[in-house]
Amino acid sequence: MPQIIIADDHPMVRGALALAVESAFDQPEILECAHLAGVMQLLESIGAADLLLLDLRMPGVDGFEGLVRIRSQFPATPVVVISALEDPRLVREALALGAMGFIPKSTPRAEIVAALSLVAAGGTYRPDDLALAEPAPDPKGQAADDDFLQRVLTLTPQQRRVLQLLGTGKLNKEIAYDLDIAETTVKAHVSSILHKLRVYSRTQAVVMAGRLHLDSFADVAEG
Amino acid sequence: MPQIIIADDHPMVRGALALAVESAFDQPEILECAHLAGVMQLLESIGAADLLLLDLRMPGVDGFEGLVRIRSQFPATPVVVISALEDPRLVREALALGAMGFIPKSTPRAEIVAALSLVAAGGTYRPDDLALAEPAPDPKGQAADDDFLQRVLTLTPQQRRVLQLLGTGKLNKEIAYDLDIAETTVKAHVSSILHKLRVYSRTQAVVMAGRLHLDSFADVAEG
DNA sequence: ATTACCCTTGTACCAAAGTACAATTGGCAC
DNA sequence: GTGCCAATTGTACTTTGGTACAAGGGTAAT
Repeated sequence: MPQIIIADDHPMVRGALALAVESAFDQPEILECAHLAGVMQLLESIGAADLLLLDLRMPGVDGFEGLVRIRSQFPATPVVVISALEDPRLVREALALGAMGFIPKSTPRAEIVAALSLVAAGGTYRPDDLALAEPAPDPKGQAADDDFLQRVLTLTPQQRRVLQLLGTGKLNKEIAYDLDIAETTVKAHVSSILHKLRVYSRTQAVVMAGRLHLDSFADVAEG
Repeated sequence: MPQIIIADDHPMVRGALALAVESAFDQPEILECAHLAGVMQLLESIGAADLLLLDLRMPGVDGFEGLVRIRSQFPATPVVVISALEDPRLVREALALGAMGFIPKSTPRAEIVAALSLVAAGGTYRPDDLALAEPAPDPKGQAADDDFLQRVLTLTPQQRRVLQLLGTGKLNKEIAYDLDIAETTVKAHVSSILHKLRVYSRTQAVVMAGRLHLDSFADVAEG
């Protein structure tokens, strides 16, 4: 009996996802959470779930921090990110951070079911139209950013988690605590990250990386 | 005789707004601008206006940069943002950045008049349907942004320049060279900045400031 | 002229960041 | 198996970053 965790602060969304889960799995045990703390608690008690549907925006979490922490502490649990947004950069970012799938809330239920089955089978899912539309867009001054993105993609998963936490302004000591590793190790990762990204300080790394997914909080296009 | 500035690059919009202003105020002196530079010039010459209606999109400004610059240099002038869009996130962002109101261009004239009166009386206006939907999504994240902006506004001109360079990831040594001051002085400024912004590392300052989209607001200071 | 604030700089000290080198573990592939 | 690589940790070191304290010069307002 597969254990599936649905984490979203909106009850209606949880209900919709629960329906999809019941269609995709055979007699699933569905556990619901409205906030990150509950998810962590659940995972600690049951060790690992067979699937976790995680909303990006929840009380206590803004953005990818929750994903990073869960992937760090419970790497055995596959995570599918649920989000109201579907910016291609968000999708890439989520998958780069270890998510096994990215499902926009606007996705038709049938496709959600298919996506969950795919992930349960070990695959990774992303919206169809984004898979192809990915290399196309971005007209002008994105060349430098593109290079930078290529470098970010050379980072190992753990290094990406460290970079993510760097992006919140945390000290090495805090990162070590969050990822449950020694500060020495964090330093080793940071050093490696700086080399790979070709910058010479954590602040520069944060600035550069920030430009890549700046729009995750507010798309401020034309007014 | 209240001085009201209407800043919008579209003459027709300025005309419509002018009508609303004349209904909302008693014998207003209406000053019109089509671009940000004109607004800054006007404000410098008259010190502070009684109200500024500011379009988000104007020549030389894309997004909130104009709002931030004006709020930074002329905090005494209440600003109401005019926009063709009415994305709730845009509204929250604008108010978080110190706008006293947000009026979509689709708003009926009668309501525009009421909104302007409300702001003139010291209130803040936002579209009705958003007023109720607002407390739900991000109650504390926005408050934090608002507080942070207030703190940024307490920085001295030179400190803002330093913060600006911090935001590019430069070392103290590089900032010192750019501003032609001693590295010691840069350290003093950074220390003061960190205290005023209530963060404990340059990286955190950069992250926080970056969230406000304040990428360049220091270059006009002391102009 | 006294106050207040900004900008500047110095010294000294402590904490954090980053580098270099070496070593161990575990997984995965050939 | 052997080899490669991610991840971990340690020691030791240098460089930045940041604080605390003190102080001189400039400007503007009271």
